[in-house]
Amino acid sequence: MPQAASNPAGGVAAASPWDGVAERLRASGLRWTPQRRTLVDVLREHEGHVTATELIARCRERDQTTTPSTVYRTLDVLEDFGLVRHGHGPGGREEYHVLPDQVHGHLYCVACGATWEIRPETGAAIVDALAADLGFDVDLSHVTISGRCQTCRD
Amino acid sequence: MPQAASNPAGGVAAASPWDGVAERLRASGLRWTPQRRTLVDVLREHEGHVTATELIARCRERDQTTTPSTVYRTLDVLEDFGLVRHGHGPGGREEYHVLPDQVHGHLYCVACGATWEIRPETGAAIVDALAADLGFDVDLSHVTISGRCQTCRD
DNA sequence: TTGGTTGCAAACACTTTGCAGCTGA
DNA sequence: TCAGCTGCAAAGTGTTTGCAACCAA
Repeated sequence: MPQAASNPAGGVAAASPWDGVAERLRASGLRWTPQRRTLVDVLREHEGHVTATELIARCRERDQTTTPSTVYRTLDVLEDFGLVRHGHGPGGREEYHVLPDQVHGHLYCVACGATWEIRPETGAAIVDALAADLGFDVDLSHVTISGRCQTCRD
Repeated sequence: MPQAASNPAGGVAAASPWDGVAERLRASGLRWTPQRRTLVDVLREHEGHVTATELIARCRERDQTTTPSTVYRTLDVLEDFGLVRHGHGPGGREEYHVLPDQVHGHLYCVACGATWEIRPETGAAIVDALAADLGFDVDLSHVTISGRCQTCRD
């Protein structure tokens, strides 16, 4: 998986994994369509985690004609390219999120519904703990842990 | 479902959480029916984690007449009594499991599909790590972490 | 031109709900 | 008896698939 080389200095510091998606698709004999552009636009804004259903809704905001099947199929393609990954969200629904430079898991508060990213160091602690437990090699990107956030636990 | 589970004994002993289910149900004005007995029998054998779908299938093995709605409704009741909890399995499906004395999460190997319980000490480490991170109060019983087991990671 | 894509609709799998009749206590 | 329970069937979700038309390269 080739990383994007550099990024316009502007606001975003890290290189976006989305740089050159169109070219990469074409290089594999795939096509760059308006529908895919819409989805990618939505995804790069989210930079976090979204359910497929939510993605469909967001795409529809931009393009009324968006259909679920296209979104699901495009997500499949993007996952093949390592641009998104799907995990299993708190609602038991498929949840997609941008594959960031730093793979991380998520925390979901059952009380207020908010979501946070698990910090790298904390994620590492979890990975270590489970490696020590059963020699398990955790895929942090698939992890969503539920519970209560600091505000809601009171 | 208005009732909350109140444990008359006040303390949880090491005995099977299923002991006296019938009585506890009746004590709350609920009924002990053949259908519920079937489901409880299946559950106490499983002692781990099962999807609702699998439970329905297992119940059907014992009683051809089992219907999904009854199983789901009974699971709701049992959850109110703290006898099972539902989490979110690797397939994105609702997953129920017997509430053991020691609440624990699960590990799921994406390569071989096997599932393990996270040991209490390891679970505690995870809880601690996340408490330190964002003051997050993890509900371990809802956690299923995927990755590769020791055998499959090679 | 041509094969990857799309949109539609129908199929799917799982779960929930309304309701009339049944049954445990 | 009578409130709780069951089975059925139908509705609801969210996701997948078949297929003819469409369009990026």
